[in-house]
Amino acid sequence: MPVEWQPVRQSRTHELVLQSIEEQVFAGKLRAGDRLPPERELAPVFGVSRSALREALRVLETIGVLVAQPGRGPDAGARIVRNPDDALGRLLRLHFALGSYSLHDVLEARVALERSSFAAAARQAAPADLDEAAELLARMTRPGVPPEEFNELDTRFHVQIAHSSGNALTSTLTAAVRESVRPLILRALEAAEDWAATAAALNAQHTELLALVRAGRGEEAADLVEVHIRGFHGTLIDETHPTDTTDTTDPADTSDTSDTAADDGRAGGR
Amino acid sequence: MPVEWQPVRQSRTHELVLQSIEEQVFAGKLRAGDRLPPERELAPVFGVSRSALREALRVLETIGVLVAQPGRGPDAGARIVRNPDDALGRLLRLHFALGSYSLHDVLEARVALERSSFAAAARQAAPADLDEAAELLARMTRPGVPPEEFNELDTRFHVQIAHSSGNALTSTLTAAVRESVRPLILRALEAAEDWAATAAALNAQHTELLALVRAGRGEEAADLVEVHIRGFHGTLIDETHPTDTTDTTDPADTSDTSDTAADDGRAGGR
DNA sequence: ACATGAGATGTGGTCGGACCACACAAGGGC
DNA sequence: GCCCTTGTGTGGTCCGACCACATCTCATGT
Repeated sequence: MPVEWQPVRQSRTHELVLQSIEEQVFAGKLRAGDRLPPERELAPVFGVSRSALREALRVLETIGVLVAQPGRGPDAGARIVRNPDDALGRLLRLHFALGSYSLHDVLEARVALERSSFAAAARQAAPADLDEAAELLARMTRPGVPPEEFNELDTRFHVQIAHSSGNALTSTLTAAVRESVRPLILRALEAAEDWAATAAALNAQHTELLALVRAGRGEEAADLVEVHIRGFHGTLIDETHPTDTTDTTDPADTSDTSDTAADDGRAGGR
Repeated sequence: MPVEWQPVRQSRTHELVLQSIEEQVFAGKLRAGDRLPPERELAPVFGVSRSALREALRVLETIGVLVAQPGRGPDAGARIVRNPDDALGRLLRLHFALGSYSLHDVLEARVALERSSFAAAARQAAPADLDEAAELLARMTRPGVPPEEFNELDTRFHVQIAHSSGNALTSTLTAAVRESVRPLILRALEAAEDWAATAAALNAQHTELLALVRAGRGEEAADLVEVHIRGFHGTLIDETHPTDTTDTTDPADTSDTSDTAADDGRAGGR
């Protein structure tokens, strides 16, 4: 097998700036809460124009490690933050819409993540966090809840359990993965033949899930949440846009993890 | 409890442009492989300056749904692609460095994802994919492999199994999560007392894992990979930078999933 | 002394225009 | 027909200016 060199594609000053800032983060010299110098000062430090610097900052903002506020005062300027949720959500949402993942992929990922979340929650969740989940469940159980609100509360319930497990990463991943199929789920809820019965059935499982978690019966909770997720996803129709066979992963782009994003096996709907 | 309104912070024309493009994606009007008009044409279409448009495009590029190439010809210009791996990897890497997640969080997430991957791979992996994993394993088993190369091959082995399971999402997540702790793992490998013995022990598990997958014994493979991961992570020292207690999640930022990114429970090492 | 308000200041956000490097396309010279 | 030069279009960069907004400063009035 030949070596297959990849074009390196350097240049792009804003990437160099980005790399430089990232190194500061990895080295621990830039930490959450720190403020960056004003753009007009920072640009000449890097020896680049303000535009190039701004594009680097925009990337960091997209990743959720930076926020910027105009104006004056202690809250103004660019600050390092830790807000991965929105970034991750947007990323998965867009890629799901583009057909990078099939609905089946999402189902399996949800099962894996939430099994872990519920088991961990049963082990070590703080009662206060579970109370919050209970309140979401209560609001979800009210008669006449419209699908849209139910969907919102349902999402928050699952994420809340993940959050209560104390694991910020699975919590974030759960939220993002769930978010990426939110429109599909909403449409499925709205299309339910007997909406009240559907909601009641789902809430019965929710109630039992919460009870199992509270009782510390993690294995049973994990099993039930798997049933819960699989049962519901089964009612969804995979409307993933069928992938064209053209290779959309750009060989000229940096793909250091080699070709893990191949396009086989997911010849979606139709 | 008061309602606690969040500042909406609209404006920012490049976000409006971004939103507009995203809608095209969600509506299926922009698909992988499509080319965008040149920046100089597109900017006036949106009624914004080229800089603002470019910042929107930069965001899309960060997410891995767009690549741009200068020059002229059929490959030039901005194209919609599906390349989530790099984006996800960078995101988790940076956030791990910032302490958004603890090492324990990563451990649990890896266990959850890889249990699922190995079980699914045992169920339905294509032999060719497993052959590739076997080749990685062979290269990993060679005597005298330096830690750095071992780390690289180890990562690719795990990701390859995830890939062979046919699930693009868990594969991507596995790669990204693994990537975020790569430096830590590398340092742990280099610090091993008896490097040859360590490598041999890990490879013994790798070999058995692959055998179990090939034999279709998914449950056993899942159990073993959990042991494998937990055993190795146990040797790592969590050097996550201790989180300062200041609230780094910006309340002025869009956080539609409410407060799932709170900062409790992960007062990291030391 | 204190409150108040108008102006100064500094921040990110935007804009328009210009130029650069590069890769291909087109056409002329051999 | 082939090769080389020139033209053209792309993203990438730079510069300078202005805008909106929040704060700070400080003179003014009570």
